[in-house]
Amino acid sequence: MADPETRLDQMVKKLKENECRITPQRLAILKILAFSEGHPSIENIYEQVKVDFPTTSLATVYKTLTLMKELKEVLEIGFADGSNRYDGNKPYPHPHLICINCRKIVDPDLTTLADMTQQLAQDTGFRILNHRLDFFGICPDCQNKK
Amino acid sequence: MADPETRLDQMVKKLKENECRITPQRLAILKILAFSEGHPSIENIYEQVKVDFPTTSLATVYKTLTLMKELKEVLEIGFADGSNRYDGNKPYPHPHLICINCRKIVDPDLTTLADMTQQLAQDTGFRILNHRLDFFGICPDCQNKK
DNA sequence: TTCTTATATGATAATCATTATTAGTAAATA
DNA sequence: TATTTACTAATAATGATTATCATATAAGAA
Repeated sequence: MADPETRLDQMVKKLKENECRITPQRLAILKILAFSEGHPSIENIYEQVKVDFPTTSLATVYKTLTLMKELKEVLEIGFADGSNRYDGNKPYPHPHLICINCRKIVDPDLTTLADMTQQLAQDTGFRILNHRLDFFGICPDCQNKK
Repeated sequence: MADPETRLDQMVKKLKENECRITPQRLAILKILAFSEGHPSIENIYEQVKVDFPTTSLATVYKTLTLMKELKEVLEIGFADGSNRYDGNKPYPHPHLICINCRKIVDPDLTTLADMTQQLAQDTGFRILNHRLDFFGICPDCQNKK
């Protein structure tokens, strides 16, 4: 994982390049994204922003995340049940390992995935632009708790 | 792909085993699922049912699909934007190849996925129960249309 | 520093897919 | 064919996300 400060600078730079203003609320949200180890939800980010900016609206959080998503600086991990999560540290497609018990999300190493994608493109003629790979299971911590 | 008639029988049998009634609406929905080549949406299924049963309610379609999902006879491919699709032919996790232009969904062969899953379980200690693998791109048809 | 103005915010209303409710209907069994 | 009770149809409710718009403010210019 990149250094959070560096990551924050990258995101701020991207905003400036696109002539977007650096507001206190935006900066606070970017900080949360850059410094978060996990994969926070909208609600989670909202709660954290409100510590420093209690009047922040939920709509602002949605709008900022949508903006960063468009600028390819945040990866949205959307689930069908609406429990979306966000990753501001690795804003490119990568596999996830998700514990269905404690909701923890881990980023595993899967070097063979690139080979698999290339093979698939060759076999099917598709031009592959993106992917989404999630494994669901029980993490070691939760297995031990039983 | 299995023979649609056989697949239909399997699903009807599963309903009977679980003491669920075989109503005309349910049978119609099961037929659509068994005979569909693609991966129909809720709306798509709803439109098809209404050809034979014009008074069918959308809620009935939702309830039948939820039921079949619980009985593990239908796979729900849910997307964050709400554009869910259903697969009654291969109701177990498998990779998808999705055209972002025409929305076509293809089931590719990826034999290495099983190896990958096992490797991952070994490396991380997770007990992996399920997975979801989607590749997004442009299908050969859409590439040629340009 | 102050001014200017387009952009961002906050509060709330609107949207829309899905779920819950409920009175009435009909499948299954004897 | 009668009885039981799960199922259906119609509609209301829900809840996450998006749109609206008056107000506030970031950032460049004077």
